[in-house]
Amino acid sequence: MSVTMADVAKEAGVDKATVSRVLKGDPRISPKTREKVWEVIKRLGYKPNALARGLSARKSGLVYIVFEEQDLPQMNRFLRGVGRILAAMDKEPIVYVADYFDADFIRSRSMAHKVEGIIWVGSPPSDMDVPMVAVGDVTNRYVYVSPFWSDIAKEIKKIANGRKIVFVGDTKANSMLKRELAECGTDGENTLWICDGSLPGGIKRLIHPVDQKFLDIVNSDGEFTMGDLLLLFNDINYAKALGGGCIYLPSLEMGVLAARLLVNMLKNREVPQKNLVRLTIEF
Amino acid sequence: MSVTMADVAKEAGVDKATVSRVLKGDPRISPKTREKVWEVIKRLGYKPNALARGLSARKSGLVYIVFEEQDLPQMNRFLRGVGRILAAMDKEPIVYVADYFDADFIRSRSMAHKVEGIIWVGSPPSDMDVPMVAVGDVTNRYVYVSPFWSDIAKEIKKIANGRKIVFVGDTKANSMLKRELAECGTDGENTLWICDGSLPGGIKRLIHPVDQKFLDIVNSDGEFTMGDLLLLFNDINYAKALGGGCIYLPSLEMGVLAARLLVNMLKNREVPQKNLVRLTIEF
DNA sequence: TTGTACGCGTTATCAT
DNA sequence: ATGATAACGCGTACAA
Repeated sequence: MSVTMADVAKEAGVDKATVSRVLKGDPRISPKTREKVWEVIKRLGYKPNALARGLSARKSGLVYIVFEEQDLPQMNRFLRGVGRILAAMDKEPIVYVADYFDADFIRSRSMAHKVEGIIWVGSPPSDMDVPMVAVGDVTNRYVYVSPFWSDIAKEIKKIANGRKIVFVGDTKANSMLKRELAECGTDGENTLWICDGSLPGGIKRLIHPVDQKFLDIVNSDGEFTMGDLLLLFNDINYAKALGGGCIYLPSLEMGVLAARLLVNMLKNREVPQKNLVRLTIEF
Repeated sequence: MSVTMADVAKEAGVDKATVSRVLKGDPRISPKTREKVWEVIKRLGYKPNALARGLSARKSGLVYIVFEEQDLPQMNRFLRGVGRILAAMDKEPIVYVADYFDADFIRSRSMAHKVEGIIWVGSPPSDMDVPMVAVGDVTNRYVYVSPFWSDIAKEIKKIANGRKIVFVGDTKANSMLKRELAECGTDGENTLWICDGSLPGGIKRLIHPVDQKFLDIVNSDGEFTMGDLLLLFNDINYAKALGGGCIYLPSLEMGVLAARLLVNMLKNREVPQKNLVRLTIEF
């Protein structure tokens, strides 16, 4: 059995309540008592029991991070960002990844665990009543963090300068960019949209057997040539190998931002509902 | 305030203890009472408070998943695997990613949260006294899950058949494979080891301006030609683009295995200390 | 088969 | 400035 507050109190010759106050930094405790209590705490290696604390305070200190996307290559970065903030606030991130849960599962468990808030990467169900930050989608029900697609669309249009565009990304990136490119007047017909999930063979750069020119083949249902603008989503090595550009999602920053927003909501501070992050493009 | 066990008991006209027993499926409860209690539970939407339960049972239901690696592209898959098992066992995965914690941080928090076990992807400190499964490294202090490097090394040797090998992976994969290749008699001098973390420019496939032959340039400190065997770690698209092979780590399976081992340890079952998973190679 | 009563480790509300 | 005591919600030995 580990050291409890009662053990510390007895050893220090004070009441449990006093130990609790010392721990919270209550200013009404005499310096002498405070010092004594801290000494005992350290000597005994006492760690407050988070469960008991949660039960008493009606706060678990737990935050859910839900990943709905099947494949998010930048998950580590996002989690690093989230973790930095949460760790500083003494909150614990509980991570759920798509495919072994549904919305009801999350709802049920989050209630059982008295979760304080949820960061939901994807499209959260609209009837959750815990503090929620949605990441990736634009929604008017929750505070959200989303890439600034229209901004990058304009930049792409400028770079393409009339050339055919070949874009390889996930389902969401493709559809968002498609919409925004149309919005700023780029002909969708002139663009080839490829879902990297549907690329079992990948893109290969081959040399033509007859005229010795480069030929890029895309999974046998599309074809493009060296003159086209090839853009890949979030995969810099692959992009460089193919001589294309990389649209880069600032995942770590998004994690930091999402966690900050949530923490502020938990403190009952006002937070902006719309939060757009800038995408960058790199060749 | 949410519905508690006392609410259910009062509504059903029984004692809290009876509700508790119904919840655990205690066979000594009369079918009639059982039915009545379940009806009320559902009607009121009662969810047991996991904190109170944990406090009473001295079990939090929390498991830490620690990722020490700075960049693990297969993290989603691993977590999916872990999650499948843990969810079925009513355990919650708390995820920590390197760079905002150290071993003491983990130790301290895990004590506070009465964590039941830890899955540590990397090299866990040797003095943790919670049930632990180490993933990736071979260690004799803990139960571990690790890739079967020597196996794949033999396969690579056979495929290379004397050719020069160029291997692009992370620090650990490189060093493990290097050792195993040496073990089975392949000349290390003849292999080029590249860390993908140190590949800001990536690998590009260029055509030589004079003789029109392919030339692959690696980050300006190494060079290889089409005759070499190019192998990439865990990056199938990139590998296909470069015409190389991909050494594939079965991340999801490793997650499942690690979680299974941990769960069995928590049930005080005997588990094997060494657990090797097979790597595959794909062109 | 079911109820009573206490313990789990904190925090919060009164007292003193 | 500090102590005593009552919650917090659940599990469980002990009674009945």
